[in-house]
Amino acid sequence: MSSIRQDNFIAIIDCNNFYASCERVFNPKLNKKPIIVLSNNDGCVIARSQEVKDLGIPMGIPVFKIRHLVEIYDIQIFSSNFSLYGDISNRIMSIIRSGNSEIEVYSIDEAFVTINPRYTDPVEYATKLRNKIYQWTGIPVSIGIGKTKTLAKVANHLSKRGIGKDNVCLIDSKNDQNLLQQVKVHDIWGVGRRKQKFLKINGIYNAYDLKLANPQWIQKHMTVISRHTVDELNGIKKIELEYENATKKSISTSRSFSRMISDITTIRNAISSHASRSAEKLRSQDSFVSSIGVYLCTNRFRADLPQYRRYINVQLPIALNDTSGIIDAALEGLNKIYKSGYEYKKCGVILTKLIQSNEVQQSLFHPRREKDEKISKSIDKINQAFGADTIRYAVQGQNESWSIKREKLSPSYTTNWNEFLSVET
DNA sequence: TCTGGGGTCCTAGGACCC
DNA sequence: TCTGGGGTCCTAGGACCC
Repeated sequence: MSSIRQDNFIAIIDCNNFYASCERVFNPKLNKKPIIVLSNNDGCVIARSQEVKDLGIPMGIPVFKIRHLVEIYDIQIFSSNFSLYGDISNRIMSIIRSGNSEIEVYSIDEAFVTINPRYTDPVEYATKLRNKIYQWTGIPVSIGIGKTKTLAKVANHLSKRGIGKDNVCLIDSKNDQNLLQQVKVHDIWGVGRRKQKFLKINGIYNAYDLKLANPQWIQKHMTVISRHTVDELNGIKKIELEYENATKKSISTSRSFSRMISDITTIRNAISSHASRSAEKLRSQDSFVSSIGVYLCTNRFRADLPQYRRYINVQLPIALNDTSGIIDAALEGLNKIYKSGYEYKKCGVILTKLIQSNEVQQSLFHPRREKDEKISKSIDKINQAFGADTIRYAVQGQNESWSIKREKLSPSYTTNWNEFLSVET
């Protein structure tokens, strides 16, 4: 069995320009027009349609730096609408899952599958899947296929450059030299800026060079992860698919403020809200937390202002999952790191050392907070039924002067009853 | 004026112990 | 003044991903 599996092909299905494509699905007037989608606070470009990529506008650039291009090319701008993107993503994942049980949802717009051997022609399987996803959702996808996740990712990269056919590209032992030589090391999954630099210094420029590199040498001078990359380029599986419903090992919630904030009262509101949201996420995967991190930082782009950033971990005597206990611990951390006299731009809460509820130990000195746990669960139910933050804690504050700007939001076509498309005749 | 958010994994180095 | 060495455990921070 395992020897058969070792030999199966892996595919990655990757949505093209996903957020921009989602905006187009319900607004066909946007077809062929340049589109960008912005981060929270309408700050940075986090998604671009092909037209925008062709203009050379990079990922992550702050929108104020490209105002002139927006004018000239009539670029359509959207605030990010994650409830819409999440809903379309779920539909696409269901389509993939219906034909293949071994699926890893890798991100909102990507999934790996182990191609079932009953599909004797992987390219044909992938082409049919791609067409089906487009017909059923309107989202175009590209599919890369290889013996390992890394090779599938490389093939996917090539498919977006028009190599292969119909946005499907397969790498196997017959064509890999030719294809890998066309891929720069920086375009390999797991090779970032720093590793790229090291590899180039050592004469390794493309994916084929890296395939031929000595794995022991790579591990000694880089990391074990990089060694796995070399093995995977050679068709040896080192990175397994992670199947559904893996519980998270850390949970974080953070936001930049829409303006600079100095007073601790407002920051306490923000930290309490992040702690509360983190606690909800924690309960939704049935976990408890035993260490709570809090951080606070000034605007690193404002060289003219004094800078300050700090992170602190608060160890809990007993694992918790109730909102009030988690807020209390987060505020305790905040008190230790807050310094007056700075203009703050961002803060956040990170829950680490998570354990599953059935592993929580009883303690004589710190009895479980069963009453608080029950209250939190009741609040979750109410908020799920009537909308987020229907019930919230007083310390989260009333006015959200610190919270985000979303001035270019598209309607929630699929998830909000009030915003369904209506057809006028 | 205006610069995202949420993850995973690895490693160097400190703390501590014998 | 001189001032071991090896092991484990933990954590902050970096690199990378989407």
